[in-house]
Amino acid sequence: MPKKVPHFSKILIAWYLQNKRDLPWRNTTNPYRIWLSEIMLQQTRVLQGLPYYLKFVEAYPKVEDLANAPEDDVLKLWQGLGYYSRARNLHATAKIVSEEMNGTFPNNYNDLLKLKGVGDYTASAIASISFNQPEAVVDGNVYRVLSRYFGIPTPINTTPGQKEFKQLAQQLIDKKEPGTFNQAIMEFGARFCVPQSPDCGNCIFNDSCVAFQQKKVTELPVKIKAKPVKNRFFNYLVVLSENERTILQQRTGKGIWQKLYEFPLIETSEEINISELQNFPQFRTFSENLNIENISLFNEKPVIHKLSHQHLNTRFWIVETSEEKENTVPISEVKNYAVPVLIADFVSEFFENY
DNA sequence: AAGGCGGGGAA
DNA sequence: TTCCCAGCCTT
Repeated sequence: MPKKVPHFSKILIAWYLQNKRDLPWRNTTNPYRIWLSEIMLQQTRVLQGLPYYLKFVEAYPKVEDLANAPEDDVLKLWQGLGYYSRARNLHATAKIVSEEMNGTFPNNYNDLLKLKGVGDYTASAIASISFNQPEAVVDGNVYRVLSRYFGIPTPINTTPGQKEFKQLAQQLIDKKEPGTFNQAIMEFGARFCVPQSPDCGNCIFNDSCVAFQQKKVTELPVKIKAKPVKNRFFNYLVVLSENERTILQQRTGKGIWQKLYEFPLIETSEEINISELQNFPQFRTFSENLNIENISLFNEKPVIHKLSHQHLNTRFWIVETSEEKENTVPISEVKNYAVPVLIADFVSEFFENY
């Protein structure tokens, strides 16, 4: 512990009570709703997650409602929020809580941690906010606030860093109102001690903040740099049959977008032309029981869909067919499937008249 | 310990 | 462009 700061939590909470945003999950301690909000906000900004939270609470007011929903419905409602394993784990955990725990969430850190999709942060958040347990959360905001305030240069995305900051947060937490303390330090990081150009001149802590005193605010927190992103090349085969049907497939196995739907996909190592496309074994399989009348390229210039760890250089090939194949879906129903944003954007542009 | 996993907002 | 967001899981 770098220094004794007996008033840290008092000052922080006082700031929070004056400056906190009025968010729907702050008007409840219901563990189902707290859990739902915390899962949604993992690696996700409040303003991005908020509309999804409202949709989910309306569609599934109780954990039993979520548990009884088809997985496809849950994924469809989650569409656009990203990190879809969160939605799959959310649904699986709802079933466990509903069917094996009598609809009652665990009321302590250790048992919460056993739930799918619930890690150290989320278990601490639920334990403190719903059950008043003194469990400190450490999210991206907490790393930033503590590394600056105490001038700690330990890289935050390493095991020693995680341990050090967790221990420090645990020492600082207000044991009388742990939930309020946790939300206060996160809100302070999100709204005041921001990553770029924080307003240190007007900060409530600028007389004791080590980073400010030593002019190291821009250097903290320290984070090991991520590896460069990989380029991938996607060729989607958009079937357009005479009677306005197309083909959708569900993604299985590992990798991105598990259990979401997309058009038949041929991934290549580089950009290809139409004759190269037709020579791929996957294309031959695809076209076996299909009566293809014409193939055209929708976008000459690839759409570059950017994920945090890969760039998807994507071209859509329009495959007009005169016969109906099995496993086709009416184009008018495509909008009912959970699809990646990359597909949703294409669909809304190309199928807007269907 | 390292890598994979989305999408979007802000500077 | 780059950074990073109320992180977690698998290998």
